[in-house]
Order: sequence, then C-alpha cells, then structure tokens
Amino acid sequence: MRLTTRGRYAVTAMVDLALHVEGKPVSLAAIAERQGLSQSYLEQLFSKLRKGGLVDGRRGPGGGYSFGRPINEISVGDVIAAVDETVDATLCGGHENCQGETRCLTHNLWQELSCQIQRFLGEVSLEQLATDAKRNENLKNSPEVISEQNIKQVTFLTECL
Amino acid sequence: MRLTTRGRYAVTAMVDLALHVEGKPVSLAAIAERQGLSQSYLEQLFSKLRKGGLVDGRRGPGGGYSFGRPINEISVGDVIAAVDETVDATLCGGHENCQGETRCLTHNLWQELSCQIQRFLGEVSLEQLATDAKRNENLKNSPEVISEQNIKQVTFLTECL
DNA sequence: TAATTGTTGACTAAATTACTAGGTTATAGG
DNA sequence: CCTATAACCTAGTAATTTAGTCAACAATTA
Repeated sequence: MRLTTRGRYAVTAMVDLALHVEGKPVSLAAIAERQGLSQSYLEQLFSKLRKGGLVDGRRGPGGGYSFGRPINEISVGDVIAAVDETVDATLCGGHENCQGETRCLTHNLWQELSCQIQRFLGEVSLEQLATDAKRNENLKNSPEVISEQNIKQVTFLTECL
Repeated sequence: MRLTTRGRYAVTAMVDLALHVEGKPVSLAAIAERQGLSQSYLEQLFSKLRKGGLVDGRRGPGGGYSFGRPINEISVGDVIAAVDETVDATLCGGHENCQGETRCLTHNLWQELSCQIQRFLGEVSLEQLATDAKRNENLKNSPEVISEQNIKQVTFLTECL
C-alpha cells in the first residue's frame, strides 16, 4: 500500500469526472484544465484506471471518459490501488530469506495493518466525495441551505479537525 | 500524508523495540540484526523519532533506545508522521495559485480524507501491535493457548482477509 | 583509558515521480 | 471520404525520494 500525491491526482480527477458526467463522457483536456493538472500525466493515470475497469474510454469527437461501474461501487481505495499497482510481495512472501521468526512476525504484522488501511479506504466511495463536493459548492452560494440528507456528510467532514 | 516502506521500517523497528525493552535500552545494532535492516538507515530514522519525542537515546556501553512515553500513547500514525515529516501544505495553502473554485474544492476534499486516514492510524497503538506480535509467537509454541484478554486482538487481525 | 553506543553530516546508486513530446488509432460530423 | 477530435501508446527526462554507505565525533560505562 502506497499513498502519495499520485493517488491524490487520481482521486481528484475521478471526483471531477463524477461532478461533470451527465450522459456524455468527459475529456481529459477538460479535467486537466479545471484541476490544473498535466493532461499527458492524466492520460497515463487513466490508462491504469481503464485497465482496472474503473473507467471507460470513448474516442473521437465528443468522446472522453465515463465510469466503468456506478460511483457508489468505486472506492477511494480502488482508485489508489489502480494507479499504484504495488503488488508489494516484499520480503519473505513464503520464500527463502525469512530467517528468524521475528522478521516474519513483524512482516505479517505490517501486512495486516496495511490491509486494515485498505479496508478503511475501501469504505469511502466516490459518490460520497462527490456529494461532499457538491454540498460545499452549494454552501458557498447559499450557506443557509443544508438539507437533512446531507447532515451525515457534514459530520463526515467536520468530525476531523 | 505519505505511506511507504520507510514508514514500515520505522513501525517494524518500534515494535521490535517494544518487544525487547525491559528496564534496559535496546541498541540499534540488535534491532538491525533481528529485523534484517540497515543499522545506518535505522540511525537516520531514529534520529527523527527522537526529535519527535517518541524515543530516548542513551549512549555508551549498555546504552540504546527506550520509549519517550508509554507505548499505549504512541500510535502508528505518530511513528509514520515522525519519519515522513510531510508538512504537505501542497498547492493553494491559502495562497495565490488557487484559481477556479473547483481546484480548491477537491483540494480541501483530499485534505479531509488524509485527515481521516491519519485519524485511523492514530487509533492503532504500538502496545496493540506488540501484544499481537507476542500472541502470534505464543501461538507458534503452543497453539491452543488463547487467553480471553487476547480475543479482541485476534478479531483485529482476522477480520481482515 | 578503551570499548561501546548514540549522534551527526556528507555523499550516492537506484528507483520513483511528475512530467513532456510525439506518435497511432478510432470516431463523429460535415 | 475528409478532418477534427479525442483516446491510446511509447519513449524519454529532470527532479526528487529512497535506501542506503562511510566517516567522524560525543558521551558513557567498565
């Protein structure tokens, strides 16, 4: 499990996609300009996202990317895993070089921990993030409008400061 | 927030320390040998851990490292934050280059998310990990011995597969 | 005083990140 | 059919980070 700015780029782009797909696919050029990212770099990331089945690409004029499955079934963990592709079978993956039981012990320990993190990231969906983003935008325009169904999202964001 | 093998090194070393401090401090040479890590590299990591107040160094023969505070008050997040020191105020940290509201929007979004992750990592203590490690070791020697007070730890580990 | 251990700094090969450049396909609209 | 538009693919690359090595110095114990 790796967690760097590369993952952030991917998540940011995917949220932007979620905010702008409505029937028609969204081009990388549009995402790149809105988010101030490099288009070519995004192409590389989306290549991996596509291979992971998270998005579908459509060529030609009016083409772009759309989601490969419902956004409530795409987690942040999915996105990060897709662009990082760390198969990560580091050290004694059942092999030879596992001298000393302690070594294997703490190795397992970390494996469990990173598994927990992945589990956590797997519980936050793009839909959640997109909803939060929309809510924030609405707050800017009319701060007093907070619908009941958004209370949960508000809690999700504000409990962390 | 960054999460790489460097953090794993630090956590592994800290768990090893937790398993072997009993009155007397533990030398990096011992940790390095048991865990198969580079001693010089550990020196750099422990330099940061010391500056973060997580460990105390004691020179001379019989010297080594001990904890700066009780291990139930040291979280995995603390350890990773100490060695990674990513102040990470990337992009528009209230500054100029925040054109377009969307940019700032998703940026905030990610900030909240990484905050959540940090929160999660802050809830796993070294004491927990050390207890798990001991339990695993005991299981190897006598698999049938599972005390009641370890049931919780067992759940922590096994719910993730 | 000698051995031991932490502490610090400078340096480095290898890998990774975050790009750029330039090409090739596929496709919708005219 | 032509052309513009996009995805798609490959290669390269400067800057940064990782994961170390090496050497010197400082404190402390026997």
